[in-house]
Amino acid sequence: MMLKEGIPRHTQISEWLRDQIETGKFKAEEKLPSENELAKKFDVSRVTIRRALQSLESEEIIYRCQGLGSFVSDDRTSHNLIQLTDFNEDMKKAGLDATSDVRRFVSVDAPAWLAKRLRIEEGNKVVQIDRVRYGNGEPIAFDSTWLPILYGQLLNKNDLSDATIFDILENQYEIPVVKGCYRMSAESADAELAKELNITENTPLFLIDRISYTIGEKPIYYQKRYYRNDKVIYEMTLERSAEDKSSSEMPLKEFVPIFKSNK
Amino acid sequence: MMLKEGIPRHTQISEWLRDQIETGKFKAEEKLPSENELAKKFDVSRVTIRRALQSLESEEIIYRCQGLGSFVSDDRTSHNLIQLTDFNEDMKKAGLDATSDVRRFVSVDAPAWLAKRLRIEEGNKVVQIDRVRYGNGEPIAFDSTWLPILYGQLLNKNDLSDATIFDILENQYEIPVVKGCYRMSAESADAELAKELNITENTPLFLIDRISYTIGEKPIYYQKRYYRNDKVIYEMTLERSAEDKSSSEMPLKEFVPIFKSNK
DNA sequence: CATCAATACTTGTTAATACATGTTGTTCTT
DNA sequence: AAGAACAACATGTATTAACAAGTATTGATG
Repeated sequence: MMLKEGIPRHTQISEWLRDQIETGKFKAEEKLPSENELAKKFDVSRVTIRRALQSLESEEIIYRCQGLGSFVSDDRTSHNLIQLTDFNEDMKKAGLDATSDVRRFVSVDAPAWLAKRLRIEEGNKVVQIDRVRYGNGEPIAFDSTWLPILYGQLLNKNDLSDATIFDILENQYEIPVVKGCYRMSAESADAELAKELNITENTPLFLIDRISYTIGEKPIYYQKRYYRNDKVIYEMTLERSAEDKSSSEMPLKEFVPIFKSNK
Repeated sequence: MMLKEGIPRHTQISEWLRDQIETGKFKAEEKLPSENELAKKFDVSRVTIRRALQSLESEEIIYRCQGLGSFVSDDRTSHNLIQLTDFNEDMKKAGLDATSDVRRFVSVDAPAWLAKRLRIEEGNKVVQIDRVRYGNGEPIAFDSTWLPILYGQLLNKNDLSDATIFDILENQYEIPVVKGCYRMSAESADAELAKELNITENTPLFLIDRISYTIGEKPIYYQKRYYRNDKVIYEMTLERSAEDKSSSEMPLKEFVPIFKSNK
C-alpha cells in the first residue's frame, strides 16, 4: 500500500480506514485488521497505526477492546452530530415522495423584521418564495423563504420543483450553509395556510423558523415553515454517557422530523 | 508532582489539566506549559504528555498550534453537548423567578398510550402530577407528568413547589436521568389549559412531549408540557466546522427556550 | 531603519523497543 | 469430561530517540 508524501502517514491511514468503513468495505461490528497487520500493510510503525486508530476512536467511528481488536462502530447514525437536512432529504428518509408547488416567486421590499434577520437595510429588495410541500401527494407543510436579492437572483422558479434552495446554492454556486439557527413555536392557520394545507382555519400548526448562514456569519435566507401538526412531529434524543454522570450535559443523538401516517 | 499507580499516567495528567482548567487555574486562551515543561514536571516522557494533550484536544478543551503551544479553548459553552435542563433551571437562566402550582396529584390507571411509553402494563397504577408553571408570577406553561408508581411514591406534593422531579429523583434518590426523548408539536388550548394559562380557548400552544429514562433504558416519567406560544420559543443553532465542508453534519451548539418579555 | 538570517523555542511526525494486560483457544492434567 | 496452565495474539502503556516544521526573537547586514 502506497502512501503519499507531504501528508502525515497517520492521517492518510485514518482517512483510508474511514473511507473503507464509509463505503462498506468494513461493515458495522466487523473486526478491523490488527495493529500489527496494518503496520505491516502500510510499512509503518505500530505507533503510527495507533495514532490513526485513535483519531477514529475519538470520533466514535470505531471502538477498541484490549485483547480483542478494533471494531467498526454500529451507531454510525450520529457522532454527537446532527445532520442539517432539507425537506426533500427528510421526506426521502421517511420513505415519502417529496414534491412542491411554488405559489409565489416575487421580489419585495424587506420589512424591518426581515431586514434585521437577514442583516440588510430595511426596504432592500428580497426574493420571496412561497411553496406548498407534499409528501406522497398530500400537503405536509407550507413555507416562505426570503433571500437577499444577491442570492435570490441565482434561483429560478422552475428549478425549485425538483431541487431545494439548500441544494442549488451549495452545489451549483458553492455557497455552503455553515450554520443554521432554528426557532420552534406554534401558530394557528390563517385562511391562506388553511386552504393550501387543506385543513380548517385556526388549526394549530408547528412552525419552524430558520435563518441559514454561509461563511462569515452571513445570512443567506430566512425561512418560515408551517408543518401540519397531524402530519409531522419533531423528535430529538439526548443521551448522557455512562461514565460521566456528574454533569447534566448530553450529546444530542438525533433531531428528526417524524411523519405520521394517515389514520 | 506525584502520580498514582494503577492508573495510566496520561490519564492522570489529562485529568489534572482538565481540573486546572475547570477550576480556572488555567484561564481561557491562556497558554499551557510546553510539552517539555510538563514532561519535566511529571517526570514522564514527552510522548506521554502528548497522549494526555491529545485527549483534551479531541474533546476541544484545548487547542494547539505548531510553533506556538497549547491553549485553553474559549468556547467552553458547548462541546457538541447540550444541557438537559429542567424548568427551574431554564427560567433561572432567563432571569425569571420560577414557581409552580400543583393542580393535581393523583394515582390513576395507565391507559394504553401511556403504558406503552412507560413500558408498563396497561392498567398499572401511575402517579399523575399536573402543574402550572409561572415565570415572574405569570403563567408560562402547564404540564402533566406521569410516573410509574415505583417512582411516583418517592414524590411528595409539597416538595414540588420548590424542587423539580428531575432534582428530587437525581439528588435525593440517586436515580439519574441518562436519556431524554423529546417530541415537539403544536396543539390548541382546551378549556382547562385556557383557564390555567389565562389565554383564550383554541389558542395554539407549543407542546413538548418527553420521556425521561434512567440507566438501562428504563422510563422514569412521561411528561407533556404546553408552553404559551406568546411566552416561549425554543431556539437551536447548528454549526458546521470550517474544515469539514464535505458532510452536512453539524454539532448542535445550543437548544434553549427563549422566554419572551411582555409587550 | 528595514531586511534577512540565525537560533531558540514550540508542536508535529515517526521509529524502534519493551513490557503490561485482556482474550481466546489449545493442551495437558486430573 | 472438566478444569488448570499455557501459548498466541490482541490492545494498552511508556520510554528514548531523532528529525520536521511553524513561530518569534535576536542580531548582523545592507
